Amino acid sequence: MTTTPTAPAAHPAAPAADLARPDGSPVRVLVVDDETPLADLLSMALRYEGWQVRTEGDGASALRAARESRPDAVVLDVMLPDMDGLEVLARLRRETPDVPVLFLTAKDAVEDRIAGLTAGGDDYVTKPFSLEEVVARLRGLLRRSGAAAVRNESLLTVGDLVLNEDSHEVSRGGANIHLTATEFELLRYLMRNPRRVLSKAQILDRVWSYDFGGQANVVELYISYLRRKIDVGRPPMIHTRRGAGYLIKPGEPA
Amino acid sequence: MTTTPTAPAAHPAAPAADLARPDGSPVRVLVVDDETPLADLLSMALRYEGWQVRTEGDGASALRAARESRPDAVVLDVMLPDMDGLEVLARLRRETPDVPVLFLTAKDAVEDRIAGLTAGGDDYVTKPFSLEEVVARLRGLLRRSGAAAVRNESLLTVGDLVLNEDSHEVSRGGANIHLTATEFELLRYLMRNPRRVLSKAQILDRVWSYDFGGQANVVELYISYLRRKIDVGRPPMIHTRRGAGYLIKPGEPA
DNA sequence: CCCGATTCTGTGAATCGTCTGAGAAAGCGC
DNA sequence: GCGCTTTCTCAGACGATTCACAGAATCGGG
Repeated sequence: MTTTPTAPAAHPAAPAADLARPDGSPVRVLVVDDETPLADLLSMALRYEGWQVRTEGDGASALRAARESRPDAVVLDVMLPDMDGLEVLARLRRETPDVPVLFLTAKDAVEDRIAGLTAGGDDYVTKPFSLEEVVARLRGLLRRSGAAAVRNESLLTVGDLVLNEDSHEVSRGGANIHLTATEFELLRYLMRNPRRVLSKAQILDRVWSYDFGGQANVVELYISYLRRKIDVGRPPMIHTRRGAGYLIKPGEPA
Repeated sequence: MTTTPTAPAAHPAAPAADLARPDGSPVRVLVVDDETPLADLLSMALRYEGWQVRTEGDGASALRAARESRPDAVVLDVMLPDMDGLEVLARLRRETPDVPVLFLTAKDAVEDRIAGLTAGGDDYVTKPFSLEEVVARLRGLLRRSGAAAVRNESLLTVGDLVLNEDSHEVSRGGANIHLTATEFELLRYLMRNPRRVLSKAQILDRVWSYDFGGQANVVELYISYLRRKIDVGRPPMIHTRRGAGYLIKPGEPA
């Protein structure tokens, strides 16, 4: 279906190509979802990471695609028109035993039986998700699968600010800082794009779920929260670019 | 609702490659089960441990596979379409005399027969099992068989908390702590992934049986039990990451 | 230096996630 | 078979989190 070659970079966040295959070629991701708009949204976000994305809309095509293109990771909607997630997974495993899978599932489906889905090294996110979350999870899977090179410890560092994606811990200058889930995702997004202005719209699109319908100034609000927690009484790292957005960079030691 | 394993978060167990063959090559496991979904589930979990897995669906193929690939351990369903467990075992022993075997058996299977099967140092688990349990038993077999090099003495340690996988003993700061079976498995899973956030869904998938159909808040409940036993009146080691999951790490000495 | 536009932040309310007690049911040892 | 243990459901309580709203503060262009 929507096959595409690499198409890294656009304007927003610059995807550090910190994950690549051992031979240096781009990571290949297969997205399987029958909701076209969603699949497009996803593939755009993943391409932006510098990954090569291919999307399919049903289980049968997905399996064919997996056989052909040998992806490094698969993003799989558990609700497909032709077969259910478990079946696709089982068959996928027969094709490509070690490929890590990120499942997309409705929030209330979780109860019934994601069982076994995450048994291996896999993971899942519930709809509606934020792109940040999907990308983060996918990076986690890729990192751990070893399909992709690089073992960066999942630590994000900007100046003396450190964010650990595994333990969800954040510290500045050694001092631990407690963040709520939303604050954490916002900071992670900023830190993945240091010294780069991110508009409120971009932030909203990335950090909040794709179906968020609220006021745009939640972003301002959360920036405010973050500043209180990480910039209080020190050289500030979060900066406002009036009319443009926000950016994070190491605080100049006054 | 109180049950949502929301924000699945982080990653599954870290596959410590702490078991390897003397030459450093990966451990090879043969899984023999005719229920394909179950075999897939198992192989996924075992691969995630860093082991090399091959699956077969009947006794004849299993024997052929054993002859060819000389596995370091075998996971064997005692109910196979073509021959029964005893027969497969006997013939297996003729091929590869020393390979340890982990039997999978229905709960109500006749006790004494199993007893006969496991006479030689083998082990078994009853269906439905939890992945943690299978992995743990298999590790035990591998360690004892000496096929794989031993590293860690089967002691898990996080701070002053020590868990002995062989004796099932747990102590904190030297004081012994009694845990029930479920509490033990949960703690073991946490301790095998220190400083890493594990979502309720992941925990459910790993620690509870694959056919568990209950409420996701059993996880909360058992976390609560564990805390009473290991975190009472000391720097807590089990931490909640709201909206993400739980993690264990050494308690800061206040 | 003034003014409108933009950003910041306090308040408060609704919602969400987690913890825990009580007790039913199932399991186990003797 | 009987009592004790363990597992698990249910539901209430509580605290944390998210977010809207609105007024205050700040900025930058003229």
